Amino acid sequence: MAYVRWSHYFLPTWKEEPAEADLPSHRLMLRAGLIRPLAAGIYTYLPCGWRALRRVEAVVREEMDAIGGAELHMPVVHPAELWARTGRLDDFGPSLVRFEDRAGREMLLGPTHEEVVTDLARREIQSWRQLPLMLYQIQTKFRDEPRSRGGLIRAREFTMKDGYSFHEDAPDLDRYYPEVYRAYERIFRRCGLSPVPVEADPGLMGGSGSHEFMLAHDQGEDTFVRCAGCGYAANREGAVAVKEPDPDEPLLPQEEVATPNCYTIEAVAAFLGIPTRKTAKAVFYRAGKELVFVVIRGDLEVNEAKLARVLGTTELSPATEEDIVAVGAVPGYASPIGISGDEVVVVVDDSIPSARNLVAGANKEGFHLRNVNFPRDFPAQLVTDVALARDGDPCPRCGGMLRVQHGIELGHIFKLGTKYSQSLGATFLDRDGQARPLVMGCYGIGIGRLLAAVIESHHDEEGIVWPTEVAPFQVLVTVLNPKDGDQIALATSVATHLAQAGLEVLLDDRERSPGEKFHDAKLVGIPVLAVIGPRSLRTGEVDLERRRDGVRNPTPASPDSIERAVQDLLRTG
RNA sequence: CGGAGAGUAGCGCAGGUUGGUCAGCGCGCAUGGUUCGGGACCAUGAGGUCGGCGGUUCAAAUCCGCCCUCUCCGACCA
Repeated sequence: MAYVRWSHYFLPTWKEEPAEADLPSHRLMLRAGLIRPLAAGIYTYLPCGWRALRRVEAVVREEMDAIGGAELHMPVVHPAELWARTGRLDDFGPSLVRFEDRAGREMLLGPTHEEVVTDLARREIQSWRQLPLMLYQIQTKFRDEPRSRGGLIRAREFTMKDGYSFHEDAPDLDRYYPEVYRAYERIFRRCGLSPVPVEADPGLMGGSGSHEFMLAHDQGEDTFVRCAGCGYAANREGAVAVKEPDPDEPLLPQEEVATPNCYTIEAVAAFLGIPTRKTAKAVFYRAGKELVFVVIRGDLEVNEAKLARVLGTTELSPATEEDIVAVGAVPGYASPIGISGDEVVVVVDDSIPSARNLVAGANKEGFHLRNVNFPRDFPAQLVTDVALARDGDPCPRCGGMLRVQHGIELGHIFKLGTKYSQSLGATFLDRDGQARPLVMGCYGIGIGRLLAAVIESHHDEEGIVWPTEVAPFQVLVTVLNPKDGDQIALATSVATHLAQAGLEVLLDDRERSPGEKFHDAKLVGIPVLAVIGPRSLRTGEVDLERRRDGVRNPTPASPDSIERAVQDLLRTG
């Protein structure tokens, strides 16, 4: 293996901060010459960025192979008809890029590959003897996200490792799923990351069990809750929090009270001098044709994901004023008491039944009702938990305190069950000769996002600090004056020797001032820097510097001692 | 899709309100020279349809209209 000469490589660095980047990983990937934007959420990987990406891929491949995965490669372009059969053509909505081929066939750019892999399994898997099976790929996906941001953290075109396992029955999936879980933990640890595994909402993917691996990060695109006490962690969409009931008190008779200009819960509570949790808040949504009237304790917020799930819908949007008026409610003073219409569904959050003598709207401009109680005063079609867990709420497992955190979703694993195999007719014959649908799991990791997350977690003021395992090169050999024949001779012999020892070596032989080369070295973040300058020729020593902590060791300039010292630094750095 | 902001040389920006020596600055780039252990210096030089289209005007980077693109916040998101 040969070393790479920077003067003949393509590693363009930027001295100045790009104006258009906010996240450290995004800024550094641009500055350190790893990526360049082509359009919103669409990036070119430059050679050094591509090398780093391949290092991450190598880790993922090793761990996937270790749990019996077989790598394959599926198409980017899918026939829309296949997606129509699972119903996801509509479910995915506008983030699915669709087009017609020249024959007028509807096609799309694959945002994920459940349909394609299940179709493959349908054709090829006939017998229980072929199971279990784990197939995976590392491949480009495209999702026309309404909002791409943060560089590779949330791109529209992105590289993903997606794996799919096939099983005879649910118990076999249950047995295998933890193996994938542990493989994921190993992958992230090798990349220098410690994401929190959280219980997740399977969402559009369907299925019964699901975990997301969330890297805690203030600017993360996702939100989850975690209990410091017992380790309970869940995606915010699925998180459950304990709602402490009010002390029991006798139910008082309803009475009307004037509350002029009180259009919000806060205003009503302040006006009447009561805490917000002694009010009932009315929130309206439209779900297709139906109007949904949610009643929830005034201090809580509606969790729209939970609501959509209990309603069994994917189309949930806030209702308009006209919608609200149409069912006999008064915006700002809406009440569950006295509304009407066949197409209204009243959903009562489970915070309401245990609450006593609440203040609710009177469906009359300027008035509220005191002492409203459920179910005494109004009916509901559904009573269930639709509240958003809050920071500081009690943990459902141990009663400790939940913390809300932002995070970057690095991976997501699902027990899909038979959702896709059933809709696509992917069956096999079991030991008794019975046709049964394949039981599936699916497992994703955003590779580009993972790379960005590595940088997000491993950088300092001056640049990237690559963990050795995913560094694009392990050693940077910098020749301070490449025009000096003795320096370049020493440097090339060191670089050659290190490369022959199996290390990936970048030789900075550019004719630049030393300061500039040192700064670029920090920026690009290769774990070990070997400096060869006039001093080396004088003293017979090469300076080895570890990027992580700046520790410098003068090392005798013989190739063997340098290799030993470099290996030492890599092991500890 | 809603809110906010931005598009002037490869990058970072000034100029714009008051239309007219207004095509500018720093970095970078090219050439020559001096430097060479933590973003050196001198000299010379190249590089821009001022995002696009249309309008107002004797005259538009500057004023008006429409459109495009990008960024951030929100909605959304395997």
